[in-house]
Amino acid sequence: MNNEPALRADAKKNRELILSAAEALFLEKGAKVPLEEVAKRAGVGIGTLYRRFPTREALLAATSDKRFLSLAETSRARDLDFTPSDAVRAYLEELARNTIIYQGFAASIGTVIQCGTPGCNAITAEGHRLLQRGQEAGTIRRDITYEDFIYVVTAISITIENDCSSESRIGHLVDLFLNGISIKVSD
Amino acid sequence: MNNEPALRADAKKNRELILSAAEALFLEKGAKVPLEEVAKRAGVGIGTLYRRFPTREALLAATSDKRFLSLAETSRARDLDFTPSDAVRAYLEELARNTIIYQGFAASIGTVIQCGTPGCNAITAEGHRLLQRGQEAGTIRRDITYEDFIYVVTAISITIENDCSSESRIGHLVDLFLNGISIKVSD
DNA sequence: ACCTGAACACCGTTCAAGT
DNA sequence: ACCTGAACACCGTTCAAGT
Repeated sequence: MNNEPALRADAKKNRELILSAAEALFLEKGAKVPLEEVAKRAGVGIGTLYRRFPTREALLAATSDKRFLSLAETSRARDLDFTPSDAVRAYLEELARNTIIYQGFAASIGTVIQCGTPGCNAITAEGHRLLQRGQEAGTIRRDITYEDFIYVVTAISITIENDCSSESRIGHLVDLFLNGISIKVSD
Repeated sequence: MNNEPALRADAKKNRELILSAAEALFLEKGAKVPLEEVAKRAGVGIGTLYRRFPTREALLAATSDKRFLSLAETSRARDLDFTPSDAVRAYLEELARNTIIYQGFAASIGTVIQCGTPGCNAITAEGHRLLQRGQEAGTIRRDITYEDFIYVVTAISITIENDCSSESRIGHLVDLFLNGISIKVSD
């Protein structure tokens, strides 16, 4: 699984410094904060940052990893008392909520989530699991894909960012995705 | 209505040159092409471009204006043989199709469409009209807003951009928005 | 193996000078 | 009134030199 050679002590420490600085600055100034500023706050050279995190997405994935892991775990635990549909609803809402914590994060959540970190993998696996569960239960259409989930989270998060509308709209937008805008007709 | 003083002849000509160059370059290289490159191809100074189009969005709105106008007109003409729902479907599909003509346009379509050009105004008015028509016909939920339309077009367009998936997915994604991912239950 | 930061590239935007 | 483009600001990314 983990076949990267262990980092040297100083490198490991620098990695942690970069992560703390990035997390703080993403929260303060959004996901597009200059990477130079991150390096400066971490007290390392910009080259060191690039060595550990070759892309901004990799850095975003790393600072989000714990949240993603816990989201996936929480979701798995919901099977007991949630219907498949409600579990999907909760998963989408929480993923959207996790996306809007950094201003400007929304546009790249789709890329970030494919970064291969433990948290990203866990979230992806959980999404596939929920989708399959819903389809087997007969409450989710067969032509829905996991990508549809991600697009919808992207759309919702971008919406909230642009509007500066409160988090309260998340529920409404997830509901749109689940139930559609049309009035249901019995047939 | 149009209370801007008429442009001097040379200014008017430069405006046209900038528009043609921008349109061509947006198509070739996407909506994020350097504005300096646009100015160069138009044969004007970069300052002239900024004087006419203070933001990239204003330039995008201007190059899209004719398309937006004709989209709004076509949509209005559909009332005769389309149900309110199908008219919304066609409107959303066409707006999405118009958005993906420039790579990287999707993220800003929401801003661009508020630019106040004739085409932008026409499209906005038409969207509101369709929404109201659908709600009065009882086939569109009352809690849907025009903003929901725009978000969905944004989401769909970003999806297509990221995937390089063919235009054929537009229909599927519009359908998701209209009907939701859930299997309908008669109640 | 790792770190540093100067150096380079690129783009956006303004504004003084000129017509 | 309008045009020009040099100048400035800002950021991303690389890589030679150093530990």
